[in-house]
Amino acid sequence: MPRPESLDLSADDIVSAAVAILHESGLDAVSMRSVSARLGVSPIPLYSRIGNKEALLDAVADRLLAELAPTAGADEAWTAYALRWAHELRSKLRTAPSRLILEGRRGAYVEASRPLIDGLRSGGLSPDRAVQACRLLMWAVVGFVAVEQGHERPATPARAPRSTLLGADPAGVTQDEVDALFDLHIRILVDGLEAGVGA
Amino acid sequence: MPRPESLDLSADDIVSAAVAILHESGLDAVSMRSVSARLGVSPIPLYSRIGNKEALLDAVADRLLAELAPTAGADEAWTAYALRWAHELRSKLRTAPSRLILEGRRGAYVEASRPLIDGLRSGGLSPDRAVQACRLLMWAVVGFVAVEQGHERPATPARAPRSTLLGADPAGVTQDEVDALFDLHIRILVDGLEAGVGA
DNA sequence: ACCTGAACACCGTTCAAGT
DNA sequence: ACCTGAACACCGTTCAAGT
Repeated sequence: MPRPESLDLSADDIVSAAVAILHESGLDAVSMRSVSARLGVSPIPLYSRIGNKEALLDAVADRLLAELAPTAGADEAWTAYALRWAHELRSKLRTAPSRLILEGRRGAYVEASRPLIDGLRSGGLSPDRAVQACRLLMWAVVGFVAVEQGHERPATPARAPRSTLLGADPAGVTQDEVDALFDLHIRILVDGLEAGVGA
Repeated sequence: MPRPESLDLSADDIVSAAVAILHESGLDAVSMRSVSARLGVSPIPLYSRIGNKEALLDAVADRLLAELAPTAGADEAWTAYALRWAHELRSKLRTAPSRLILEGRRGAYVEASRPLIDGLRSGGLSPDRAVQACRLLMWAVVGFVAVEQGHERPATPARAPRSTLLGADPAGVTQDEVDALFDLHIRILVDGLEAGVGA
């Protein structure tokens, strides 16, 4: 039987294959060739359906960062909701490599901002103040996760001459300390916003 | 005349060539081949003197991130010094690409932490509290700069189907707003630390 | 011992050719 | 129209060969 005249291959299928390779072998293993090979086609269909590698990674990031943020409870104080929003956002972001969460993820972040801005306004903050508070928390969470993920890489294994800087850096930081640091960071920001700093 | 039996080429020369290419053409243009070509040698000497590409980028980052932080003035309040430390750290970090500031830069950051920890202890904070405050500020500044730099990339120029998410994301954020956001972020953190949140 | 040319196994991307 | 094989111009890394 002759094969169909056009491939039954959607952009979503391509993104799914890329995500599968990402989870199995890491971001460095995601290439136009590896994704097309997993789909059993040549690289050309990826270029016609997705564009190029940058667009593929954008689409992968959008997939991973869908439904980032929780919505506010009916009778939840805005401060409690802001804390919950930040912690949930962090745990979702941690599932994606830091290179994907940093570069041009505006669409996903605008979407994640909306429920927080709504919650802050319902809590009594002015529109301008709600946008300011949301930006502050968003940048804090995304930045924290980026540092946290860059931190996970152990010291260089190559035979480079590293300056050891005397007894400093005693094995870095434990996961518990990182969690406590995040909690403290967000709590100070929410407390400060509640106290009206910068208003 | 016969050429010398061994190249007069130090690891520092290699890092300098890589930094020059980085500044002229960006991080993507820094390759083992481009650096060796600029030096007029084959790639082999880079491997024998530096190790591999990861070690080269580590060395480039260490060069760019030297002397990150200012020291405290004699009669400077610890809160004023902390604000100054954060702003100066940010402006130094912004000279390096975000991929270089995030991955495994512990040596440079430990060094930048030392004057702040000293300043905080001189200001009356306990040793544990000074370390906690320093970590908090360091993670906040590095994370902020990472987000700030990822933010600079405009939307994907490829012909990908982007979901535009109705009127959201009105041209992003201006540089003045980013500067104000950083200042607010750090001020809230220092205020919170002064008030004893989490102590 | 330490270099170079050449090679290996990859990339992203595009072209001419097929159906 | 839309695919494939092959190619182009790159990578990081290593090998055999030269001096």
